[in-house]
Amino acid sequence: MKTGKRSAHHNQVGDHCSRWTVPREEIFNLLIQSQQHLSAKEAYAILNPSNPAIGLTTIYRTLDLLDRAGLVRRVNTGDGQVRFEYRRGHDSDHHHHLICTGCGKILNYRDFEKEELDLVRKTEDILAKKYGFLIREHNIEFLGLCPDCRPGGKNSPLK
Amino acid sequence: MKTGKRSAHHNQVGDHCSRWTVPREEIFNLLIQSQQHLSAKEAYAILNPSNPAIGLTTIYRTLDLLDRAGLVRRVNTGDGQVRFEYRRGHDSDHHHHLICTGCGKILNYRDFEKEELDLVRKTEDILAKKYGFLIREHNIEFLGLCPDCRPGGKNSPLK
DNA sequence: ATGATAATGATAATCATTATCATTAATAAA
DNA sequence: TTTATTAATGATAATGATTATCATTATCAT
Repeated sequence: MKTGKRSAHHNQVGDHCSRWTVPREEIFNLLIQSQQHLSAKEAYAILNPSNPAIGLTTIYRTLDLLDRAGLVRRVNTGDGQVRFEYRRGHDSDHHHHLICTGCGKILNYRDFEKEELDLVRKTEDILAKKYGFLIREHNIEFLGLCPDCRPGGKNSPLK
Repeated sequence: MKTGKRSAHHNQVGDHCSRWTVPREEIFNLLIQSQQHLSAKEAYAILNPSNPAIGLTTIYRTLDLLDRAGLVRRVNTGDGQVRFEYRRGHDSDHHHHLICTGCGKILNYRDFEKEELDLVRKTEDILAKKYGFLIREHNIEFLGLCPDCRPGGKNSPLK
């Protein structure tokens, strides 16, 4: 069986584990390729047909590993499952979420106004000074109804 | 046993239930008084000594009821328990969270700059137009290390 | 008071996530 | 390359939070 060592990533993950294995490679690749936020169960369902040897437990463990290594971001959608998304690490990948409370759909958006970025930075500064917090990250999410679920939409009870 | 009817709230909750009961009153009061974000378990632990007749199930149900009625806000701290906080409904109560990834402490902050409020509104507008979303709410959270957990702090491994 | 029914609480059931542990695979040493 | 060491895996059981069930109790309109 091929080793699948990936030195570029091995360096980043090195502090948290010592062996970059085939299951880890597969799981990580899936996250990189996926356009959606995947839960452990979902990742399992996708991988299982092609990689029936990879167990659900390993997926949980690997997602946690990747999160600790900072390669993946944990997203809390509030529906009882934790989801993960690949974190590209470039600012260009930074985005916020638009969550439909009707159907649970999640949209990423990254069309920030320049002011939005300034504001976040400024707010972080203020909070750091006022509360002594060392701010590492922020999440902004807007909740509402998507076109299908809003009144008049095809999923809406109010047509 | 006293009924504990509370007409002011009854009106708000009326769409979601028909009887304002003693357990609901107690649970709601606890949320109003508490300065912290409470999980069902925590609420149970606090209420139990004085109200041993109130079961955990009822607490789950009531918190959900209050949430659906908009009287309480669900907060996802990502530690596996859903927490709730009383939602005062005035704009003055609107706040964001400052979460310490070291010890899990949550700080509310509401010292917004006026620009921050303007910007959020503007962003909502833009997103509504661009994606057809009807935006009802937003959550902004900053994650980082509190004074105790940051390097040099008394909880930090780096002293 | 009484009848209709919503709310309750004890219990069991779910569902996501974690711990355990014997087995397997990956790396280092010979 | 074989082998020894040990990290990683996967099946399974365990946990912990939340939800469903259902017989009993409390509430409200009459």
